Amino acid sequence: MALMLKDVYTRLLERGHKLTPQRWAIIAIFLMNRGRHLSADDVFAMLRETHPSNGIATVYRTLELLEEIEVLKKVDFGDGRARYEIRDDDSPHHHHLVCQKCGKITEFEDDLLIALEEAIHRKTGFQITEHVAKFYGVCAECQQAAESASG
Amino acid sequence: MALMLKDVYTRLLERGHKLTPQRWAIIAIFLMNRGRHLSADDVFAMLRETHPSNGIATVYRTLELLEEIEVLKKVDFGDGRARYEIRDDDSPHHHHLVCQKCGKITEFEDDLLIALEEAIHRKTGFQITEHVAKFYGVCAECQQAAESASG
DNA sequence: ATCGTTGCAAAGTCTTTGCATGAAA
DNA sequence: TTTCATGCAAAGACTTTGCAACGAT
Repeated sequence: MALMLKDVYTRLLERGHKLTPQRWAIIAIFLMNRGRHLSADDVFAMLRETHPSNGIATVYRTLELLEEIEVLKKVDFGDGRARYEIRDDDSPHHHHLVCQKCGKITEFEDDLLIALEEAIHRKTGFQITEHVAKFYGVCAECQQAAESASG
Repeated sequence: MALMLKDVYTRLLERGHKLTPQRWAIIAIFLMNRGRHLSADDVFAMLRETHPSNGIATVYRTLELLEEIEVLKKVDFGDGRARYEIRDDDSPHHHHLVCQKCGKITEFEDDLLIALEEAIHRKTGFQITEHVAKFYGVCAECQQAAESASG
């Protein structure tokens, strides 16, 4: 099931947190931007459009909270800032394809790494909790753009 | 072939760089710590033992330079600081296993991700240049320590 | 003698924190 | 009314940069 506002509300209350307008707004931003990977500053900029008085500290604190209650997942694409995506049961296992030309991030579903996890555990005894796989390169659109530009 | 001081020296001169004592010392630190993943601060601390007057800025600049000439590879384990490892032809393709208890980083050689790269390219058209895979969990030693501690 | 390199300190970026005010429950 | 959340500004962590002095070639 896709994550909805009601679910987030429930999780907040369960753990004794309050649903403030600021949190409401930040959650809404993520729900309206499914599939995107927003940095604190992205969220802050979007938030400012409707809540101009909101501070960046609240954004950071809210992102941390939403990660804690497993609404968001923190991802790191090595660009020096943390990004967040919705933790949605609909797309449980995916890797990220990062286009080095346009910066677009695509998701790719696959379970091949589970086999790899098993191999690692068998060979090394390492007990894996989580894995992260990222692929860097050029997306199909940017390749086409480059081709038509060069002739 | 394992990377040696001579190779680094050659690459430096080829591109018009100088081999200063500071650079020499930093390269030596990496050559003497093959398999480790050192942060700028790690290097700085080790460097201070022999070169107390050396500044951290030089460390950062040298790491950047060594990455440029493909002697080092920058890796990011999500702990808020960049780490560097030797780019050695001897262990070309490996993933990192990060122990969440003791912080130890182990390398694991495997080519399974190349198959995955091909699948991604076939399905999405994405042209992959590089991939990064990291596995987080608990290493065998920490598991044993936990077992013997609890009973 | 040149021209790249160093060390220092200042600045930059992202993120966290202290504290008094404010507001959800 | 209680308790948690907010906004602001200051501080923190890591990294980069400007600049004058320095040193490898």
